[in-house]
Amino acid sequence: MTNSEIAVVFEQVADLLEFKNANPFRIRAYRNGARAIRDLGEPVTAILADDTRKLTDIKGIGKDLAEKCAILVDTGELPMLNELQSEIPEGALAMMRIPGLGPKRAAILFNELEVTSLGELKLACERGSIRALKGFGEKTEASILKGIAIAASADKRIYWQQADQIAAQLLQHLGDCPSIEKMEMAGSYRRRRETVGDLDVLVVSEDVAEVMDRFGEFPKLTDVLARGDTKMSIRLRSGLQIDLRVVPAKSFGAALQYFTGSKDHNVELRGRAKQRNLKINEYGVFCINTDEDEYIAGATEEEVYAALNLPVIPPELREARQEFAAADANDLPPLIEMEDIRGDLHMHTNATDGKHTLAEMCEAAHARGLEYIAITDHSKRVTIANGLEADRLLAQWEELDALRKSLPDGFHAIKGIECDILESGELDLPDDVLAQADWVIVSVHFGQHQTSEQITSRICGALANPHTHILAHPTGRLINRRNPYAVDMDAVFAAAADHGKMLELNANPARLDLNDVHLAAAKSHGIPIVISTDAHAADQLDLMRFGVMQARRGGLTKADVANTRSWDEFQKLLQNG
DNA sequence: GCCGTTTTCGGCCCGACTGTTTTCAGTCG
Repeated sequence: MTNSEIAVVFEQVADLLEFKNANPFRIRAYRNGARAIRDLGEPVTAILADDTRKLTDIKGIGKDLAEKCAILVDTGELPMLNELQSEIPEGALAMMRIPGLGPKRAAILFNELEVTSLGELKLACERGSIRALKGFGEKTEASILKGIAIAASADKRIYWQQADQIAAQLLQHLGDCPSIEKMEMAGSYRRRRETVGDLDVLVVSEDVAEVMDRFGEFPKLTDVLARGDTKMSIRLRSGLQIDLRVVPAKSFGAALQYFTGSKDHNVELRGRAKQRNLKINEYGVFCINTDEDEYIAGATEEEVYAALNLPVIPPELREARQEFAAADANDLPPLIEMEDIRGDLHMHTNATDGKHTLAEMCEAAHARGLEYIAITDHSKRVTIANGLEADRLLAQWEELDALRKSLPDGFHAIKGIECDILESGELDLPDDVLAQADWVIVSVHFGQHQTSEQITSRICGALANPHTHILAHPTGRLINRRNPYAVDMDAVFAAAADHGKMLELNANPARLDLNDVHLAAAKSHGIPIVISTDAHAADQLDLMRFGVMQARRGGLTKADVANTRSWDEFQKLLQNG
């Protein structure tokens, strides 16, 4: 059983306990446990197999959750979860995904009206039987009816890239308000999470009404969900919710910190404040006095963190993982920046499924300030992309040799290939051909549904090939569309480290493969990461920034990423590999 | 259910908004 499978079980337990109105801190303990396991960076099974180590050494895992991990690993299931699931039908849980319906009122609907699915709930609303319940009314009934459609399509988090486009439009729209002194996006968008569930925008203005009126005129809006003195929420036609907060200037940093989250990061931060007899809220940091709390910081995030003797923790790291320990040890990583990138080592041309020619890709890369690129078209197995046979590949390299003479000084294009790892585990091109390449990417496109054993041994075998430099899109996942292969990533990290191979961080916003947790794990193994666009057209070379953001979330520095090297250093890296 | 530089028991972040109430519970982030 993998870490993420264990984490899912703990999340399910938490959801069900929440529905049962259990002790909220017990529920939180399960959620924290799930997060701790998911973010662990090494398999729970490995710790269990090692007599010298204990699961209870993991923060958030106590005696009970450690036992439950062991049961899950041994038997593949958890009796406690089975029991809870027999009490509470899946459809009842679905009610909690309706905005405005939490565990308390969902339980009332389940117990009083015996509603066990969203369909039955819809009927109950239409019959008007909800409004008769104590604590419910006509408005609640109407809002539930409206929310059922939202719940049915819940969990639709959008790509960061899509959120970025909406954020830009929103900032421009609000920018017309003369009273706005400061404005910034917060939330998971600011933390650069790979997907975003909603947007948060923070504003300093003396004229709250003006800002809220303008916010209510956002062209994509369909509903105003709430409007108070400082907070307003809207929903867009796409279903995306946007929250606006208007705060005084002296609270801007505190509010920015607060609304950037993550929630778990803030819980940790507030706990620390409490130990110092301080209190943090979105208005500032306060010293708790008997008569009146005294404001001591809040205009900037620097002030807020400094009040707790902490440096500003980059938003990308605010996930309650290692960032506080690193900050305490004065060891926060200097995260990689877009300006650090010097090369792009995965791209396609019109020889296979790319749009542009070799020359056009070189020109576009040079225009973007890159110093070196690798041309890496598909190998023959990818017939749908017109993958290259050995002779066509050799011909492409000849063409590249000729083109090199006309390339600008200081710009280098190397001979690469994205060679398929066949279902059998063989590579798609013979070793004598791969031996002539400057840069060999291996990757999986077929047989993605093989068993964990099959696909893991297949990928690790490809990493063992002496001609291989790097594994591309290592898990194969497409965000919101396709699950990762059943590959055992811990085995992949071990193989890459053993054979001195690199791993790709594919920068495509739909892939972002490796994810942040995998990147941190790869870093801990000392495996060089290469951030690549996998561009299939010249303008897709611009996707690099999404990969850099993901790398930052993984805690990577310039030194952890191979394509930040100068051309000379990169060549040395290749020779040593 | 977890955790420990006041603690092995008694805490566990904190405030805004809505709807249904007549002073507050539930939900959300």
